[in-house]
Amino acid sequence: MTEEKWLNRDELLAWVQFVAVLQLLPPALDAQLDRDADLTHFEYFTLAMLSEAPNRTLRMTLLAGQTNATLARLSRVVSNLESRGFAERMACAEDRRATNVSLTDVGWQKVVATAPEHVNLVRSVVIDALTAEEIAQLGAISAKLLGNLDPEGKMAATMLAAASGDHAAQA
Amino acid sequence: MTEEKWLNRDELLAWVQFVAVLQLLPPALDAQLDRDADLTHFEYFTLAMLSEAPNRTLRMTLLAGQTNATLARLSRVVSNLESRGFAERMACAEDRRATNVSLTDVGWQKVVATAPEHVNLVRSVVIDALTAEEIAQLGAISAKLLGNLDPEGKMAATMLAAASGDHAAQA
DNA sequence: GTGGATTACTTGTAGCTACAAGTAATAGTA
DNA sequence: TACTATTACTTGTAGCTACAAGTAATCCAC
Repeated sequence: MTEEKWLNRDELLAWVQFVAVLQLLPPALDAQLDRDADLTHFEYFTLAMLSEAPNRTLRMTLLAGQTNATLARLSRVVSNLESRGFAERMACAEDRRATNVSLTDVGWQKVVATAPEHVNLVRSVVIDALTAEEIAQLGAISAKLLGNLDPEGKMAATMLAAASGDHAAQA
Repeated sequence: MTEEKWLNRDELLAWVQFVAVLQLLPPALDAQLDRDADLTHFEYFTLAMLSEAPNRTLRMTLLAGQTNATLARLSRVVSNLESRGFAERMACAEDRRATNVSLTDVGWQKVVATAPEHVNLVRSVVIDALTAEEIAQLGAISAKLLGNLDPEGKMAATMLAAASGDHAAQA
């Protein structure tokens, strides 16, 4: 039943350190964005995904995949973004069950205004702390983990394709 | 002001994939523990840290450091654990401002009962998905990031020292 | 040894997330 | 063409976290 296969010393050390990163990094991202732009990281990421989408518009379900969120979570966040004028919902012509979300001009400006500072943080905390080789390793490791975390590849696949997007959607 | 230094293609790709892991892995840990043991990952980790401490007891501030939490957060979580009989607060003799938390016998049993399944999950999602080399890389990268996220080393230092602890505290 | 910082927590309040249940539209089947 | 199942969201409710403010004890100067 419970296979008694513990972690060895190296595995445990790596895991504990990784867990610390999992606990500390997201709050660090949230803190910077909240302070500088009154956005959570999830909100920022959502806006960024929209900014890259064709016509700056996506169906809720697709956007949920790209942001790794449940539809329930995304629904509330979009309502919030809508109330602040950054996004708007529109009925979907092809499928009347679906709703499209698009970035407003104000939302676009918000992303453009917010991205540089955020990229600076990502650089200073993550990218510039690592060598090019380590960045490649981190990407490869993350991709492997995503294989287990997101078996259907809802997120990974889309992102890999979109990785050559424009500047405003960076980070 | 805002140095316009964007992420290049490789950096962006690695970052986006890493962000996906940051978003998906913690919920996966929480889901398993909630299902199998009615614990959040943070609660489990807290109990595990206590189980390793000398005398299974720690001061709140120290425990907060080891779990990467604010005192405010830890305080509520400990209250919860206390109400479920897993931990108990005790006045600190040396410093009457401080409070010690210790694991009860029930709490110890809980950790012992919960650890195997949890380790299995960590193995199946993370450890077994990577080569030994990649695990070492992940540890090294995490350590570097922690240098920026936790400059005082409140967590990292303690953990490195404790990495040779006993089984029940694994993962 | 008195007064002002600092430390060690605790708690009020607001906001976010998760789970579960609910609604509406479409697809599939007989 | 009905009937069921599935898909695409939305929303009620509970619980967790963060920020800020509050309390109590200790430290540090003078």
